[in-house]
Amino acid sequence: MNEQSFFTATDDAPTDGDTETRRSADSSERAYNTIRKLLVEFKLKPEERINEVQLAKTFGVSRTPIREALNRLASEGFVSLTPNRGFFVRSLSTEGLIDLYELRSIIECAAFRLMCERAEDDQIERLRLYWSAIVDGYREQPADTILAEDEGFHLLIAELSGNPELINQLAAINARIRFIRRIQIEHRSHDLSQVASHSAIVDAAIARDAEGGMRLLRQHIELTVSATQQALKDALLKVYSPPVADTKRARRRAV
Amino acid sequence: MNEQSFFTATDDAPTDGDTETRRSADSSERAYNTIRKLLVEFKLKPEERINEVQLAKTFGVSRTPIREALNRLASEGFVSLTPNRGFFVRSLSTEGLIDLYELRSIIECAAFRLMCERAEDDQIERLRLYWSAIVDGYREQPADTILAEDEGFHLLIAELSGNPELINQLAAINARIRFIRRIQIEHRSHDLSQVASHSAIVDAAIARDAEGGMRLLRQHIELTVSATQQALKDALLKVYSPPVADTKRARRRAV
DNA sequence: TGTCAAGAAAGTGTCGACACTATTGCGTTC
DNA sequence: GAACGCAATAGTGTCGACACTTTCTTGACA
Repeated sequence: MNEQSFFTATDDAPTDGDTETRRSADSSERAYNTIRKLLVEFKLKPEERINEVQLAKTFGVSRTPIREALNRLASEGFVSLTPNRGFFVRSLSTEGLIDLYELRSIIECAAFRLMCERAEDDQIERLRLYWSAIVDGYREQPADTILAEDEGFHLLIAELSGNPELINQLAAINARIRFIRRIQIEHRSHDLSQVASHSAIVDAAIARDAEGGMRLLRQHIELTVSATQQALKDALLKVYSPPVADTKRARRRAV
Repeated sequence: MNEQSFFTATDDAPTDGDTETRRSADSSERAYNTIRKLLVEFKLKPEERINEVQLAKTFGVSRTPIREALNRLASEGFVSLTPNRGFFVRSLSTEGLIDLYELRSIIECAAFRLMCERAEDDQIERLRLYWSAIVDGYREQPADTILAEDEGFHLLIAELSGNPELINQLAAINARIRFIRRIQIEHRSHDLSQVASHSAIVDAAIARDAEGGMRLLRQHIELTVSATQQALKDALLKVYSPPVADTKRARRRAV
C-alpha cells in the first residue's frame, strides 16, 4: 500500500492554531468508510496483512478507531481476523465472486416474487417511473451514475418486497461487488441488454408475472457474471502486474 | 440485567495463584460470544441502552474488547449504534421475526435447489445418514440438542449447495433467531410434523425433486413461524413482566 | 407547585502505553 | 553451505486515562 494521503487534506491537519483539538467523534466511522474503499478498490491487496499501526499513522488517528472499523469489516466479510496475527484482506476469487452473484440472484428473485404478490399498484408504478426516468440518458452517464441507478433499481424491488431484511442483504452484497461492477460497467460490454432487461423486468412487474420476472432477473444477473469474471481478472491483473517482476514464477523457481 | 456472573466461574477467575496474569488474548472473542448470548436470551432487553462500563466491570476486562464485540454485533444487526449515546439493543419485533424467517426460507429453498442440481450422490447420502442417525431419539433430546441437530440439518443442506455464502447467511440468520427457536422447541408444540418433514425433505433430496423439496421446506418453515410468534410473545412477556419488583432497588442493594 | 438553568455525574470516543506474540535476521554448529 | 536456535524487531491485544457529550440532580425563580 502506498502511504500517501487518504483524507483530502481538508479535515485532519489542525492548521488553524486555536481550534486544534478538533474532536470529531467519528474517527471510527470515517476509518470504516475509508478502509472499505481501500479494500473495494484493491488498494489493499487480497491476502495482504493489514498493518494497523501504519493505517493509523496514515489516517492520523490512534489504532482504536482503526480496529473498530476492522472489526465491523470482518463481520461483513471484507477482512478476516487471525488471533495474534491480525486482520487480512479477504480475497475475492473468481469463484467467490460467482457465489456472491448467485446469492444476489437468489435474493433478488425472491424479492421480485414477493413484490409481485404484495405491492400495491401505485408502488409498482413507482418502479416504472424510477426506471423510465433514467432509461433515456442511461448509456451516456458516467459509470458511477449508472452503477448507482442500477443498484437503486434493484434495491427498489427489494423495498417493494416489503421485507426490510432483503434490503439489508442486497445492500450488503452490493457493497462487496460494487468495485467489480463499476469496472465491468466501464467496459460497456453489455449495456444494451442491461437496459432491455430492466425494461422487461418492469413490464413483468406490471403484469405481476413473478415467474417471468424471476427468469429475466436470473438471466440478467447470470449474463453479467461472465462479463464480470473477465473484469475481475483484468482488475486483479492491474493490481498484481505493476511490479512486473513476476512473483509467481520467481517463487516457483525458488521451490 | 442482573449483574451476577456471566462466565461460568470456570475460566476467568485465576484460581491458581501463580499464573495470575492470565493473558488470554481473546477477551474480545469471549465478550462477543457472551454478549451475543445475553442479547439472544433477552438478558439485555430490547431497546435498552448498553452500558459499556458496567459490562466491562462484570466481565472483568476493559472497555476495549467490549467495544470491539459490540461493533461486530452492530454489523450483524443485534445492536445499533447512536453516536455519542452508545449501543442499543435492537428489538426483534414479531414483524421483524417474520421477515427473518422469510429470509431464512428463501435461503434454504435456494440451497435445496442447488443441492439437488449439484451434489454428488454420496453427498446426498451424507444428508440421509445425518438425519437417520438422529431421527430415532430426536424427541427425547433436550431442547438444546434438538436445536443444534435441526440447525445442523439445514446447514448441511446449505453446505451441499456448494455455495459457501449460503452457509454464512444461514448461520447468521440462525444466530439471530436461535433463542426464539429454543423456546419454541421447549413448547414441543409441533415435534411430530418437524420430524416428518425432515424425513420428507431427505426423500425429496434423494429423488432430486427440487420443487417438491422446496415446497416442503417452505411449509416446514412457515409452520414454525406461527408457533414461534406465540413463543416470542411469551418470551417478551417474561422479559417485561417480572421486573415488577423494580430492578433499580434490587441492583443497588446487590452492590 | 411547576419550570428552567447550572452544575454534577455518568457515559462515550479516542489516545498512548505496555505486555505479549509472531516474524525476521543473524550467528553458531554440523 | 545448510539447518538450527536465539536475539532483535515488528505488530497485536488490552489497559487505564482523559476530553468531550449526554443525562441526571438540585435549587432558584415565577
